[in-house]
Formats: sequence, C-alpha cells, structure tokens
Amino acid sequence: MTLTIGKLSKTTGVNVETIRYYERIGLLTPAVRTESGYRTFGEREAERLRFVKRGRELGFSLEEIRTLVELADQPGQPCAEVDRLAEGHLAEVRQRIADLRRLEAELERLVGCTESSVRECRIVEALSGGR
Amino acid sequence: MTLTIGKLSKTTGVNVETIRYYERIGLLTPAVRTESGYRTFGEREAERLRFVKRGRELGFSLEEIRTLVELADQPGQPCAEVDRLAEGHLAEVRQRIADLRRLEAELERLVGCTESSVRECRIVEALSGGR
DNA sequence: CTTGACCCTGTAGTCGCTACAGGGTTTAGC
DNA sequence: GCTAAACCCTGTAGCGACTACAGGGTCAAG
Ligand SMILES: [Zn+2]
Ligand SMILES: [Zn+2]
Ligand SMILES: [Zn+2]
Ligand SMILES: [Zn+2]
Repeated sequence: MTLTIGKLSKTTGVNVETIRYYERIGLLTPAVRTESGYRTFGEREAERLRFVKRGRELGFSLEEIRTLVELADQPGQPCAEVDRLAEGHLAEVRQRIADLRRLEAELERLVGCTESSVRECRIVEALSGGR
Repeated sequence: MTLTIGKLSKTTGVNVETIRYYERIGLLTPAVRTESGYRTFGEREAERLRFVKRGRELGFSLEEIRTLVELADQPGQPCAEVDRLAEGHLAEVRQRIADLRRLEAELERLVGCTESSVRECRIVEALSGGR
C-alpha cells in the first residue's frame, strides 16, 4: 500500500510540486525513499497530507497548519489551543470580509458611470482625489 | 516646489522603498535626478503617486492601476474602458467576499468546541476528514 | 568639521505555490 | 530485448506587492 508521489497527488488532489514543497519546508516529514531515490508514501502520510489540504481549504496559513498538525498528534492533550487558533483564524477571516465589504461599497458608488469622456469620469475623478 | 523622496513619502503616506519600487516597475516615470543622483519630484509626480495609492486602497492590482493611469492620461477618450475595468474589479471583490463567507460559515460551525481533549475535538476531527 | 539624517544601488526575503531545465528511472507495448 | 513515453529527481527562478537590509555616498545643523 505504498504510493509514488504521482499516485499520492492523484488520490489527494494536491499537486506533485506542492507535496515536495511541503516536505521541503518541513510540513510533511521527509518521505522514505526507494533505492533509486523515489519518494514513497503510506496511508499515514496520505492522511497527513489530506489534513494539510483541508486546513488550506479552510484558509489556515501553513504556519497555522504546522501548529495544528503538532497539536493533533497529541490526542491526550486538552484542545483549548486548537480552539483558540481556530477562533483567531475566524477573526482574521471576518476582518478580511469587513475590509472587502468596505471596498465593495466604495466601488459600487463608482461603477455604472455613464459619462462619455474620461475627463468627467466618476472613477477617474475618485482616483484623482475628488471626493 | 520639488520634493526629495523622503518628503514625497511623508506627504503621500507611501513608503520610500515602495516609491522606488513603483519607479522600477515602470508605474511611475523615472524621476528627474539632482547632480548627485537624488530623485526629485514635483506636484505632477506627487499627484500621480496619490492616484496609485488610492487605486491600491480600492484594491486594484498594480497592473490594473497601470492601465487606469494610462487611460486617465487621455481625458478626451470615452471612459467606457475605465468603467469596464472597475466593474471587473468589483466582480473580483465580490467573488473574494463570497469565498470568505463560505469559509466563515464553515469555521463558525467548528469554533466554540468545548471538548476537553484533542481526541474528540471537533476542529481536529473536521481536518482529519470527519464531517 | 563632525555627526546624524538622508539618499543611492543591488540583493534577498516574505507567502504559497508553480514552472521550468536538465537529468535519471520505470513501465508498457511491440 | 528494445524503445519510447511516462514518471521521478534536484535545483533554481518566477509570481505580486512589497519590505529589509548591506554597503556605500551626500547634505544640513550645530
Ligand atoms: Zn489564519
Ligand atoms: Zn466613467
Ligand atoms: Zn482587480
Ligand atoms: Zn476542540
């Protein structure tokens, strides 16, 4: 039940280059190699990679995921730190949404400009310092 | 009324290094230099830099701003292209908001986990492939 | 005239990948 | 058994939008 990097990539949906990148930065433990130097992966490694992938899909940074992986490896510990990390991340996401909504509102006021020339264009005016 | 890069930085709120960067990538025209090689800026240049800054504050990419600057320099032309660009950008912003709101909803379901151990932690479970 | 604040160039770092180039290895078909 | 395609390897460089030096030169105040 060992996989080459290509098979692992296919079963997890994570790019080959990305897997190598994760190993290089120490997010995955160095893969066992065949005699000719090819990486081999087992179910454990595939699980871990899927963990990382789901973390990315939830928008966690690789640093956050690095911490989450370490925490998840200690099932007996209290999960308070995990929860704190997730809450912090949720706060980040909400902040980004708030920032983008402000942008959205400003842009909404500008688009749909029906002026015919750049001289009177609302958008250009706003960028040029007009209020 | 000419400014050194430091003064320009102060009056516009754009970092000195960022100004040099903008010049390097051709977003600002190469600054006139003193005999000793110092950059000097006039009101025109300050205006243009503020234009770029406001564009960034509205979330436009530097490439988009490059186009906007060029368009703004032709006041006689119709502003349709400017408007199209801004509408496209608004669409991007809305897409990013939608993506983040999906993340927010998923994270909301996970945080506030009151389990005491990592073994039963909802968050770890979700990352490990649980639903 | 010295000191400190400013300016210059060039390079490298950030984040999370992605895309080569230039090799070696394995596998499938004939 | 041989060849060609498909795979794997390392190392390096690129993206966007900056930021942070190092190692120098210049200018202004006291
Ligand atoms: Zn986060
Ligand atoms: Zn317009
Ligand atoms: Zn945009
Ligand atoms: Zn928990």
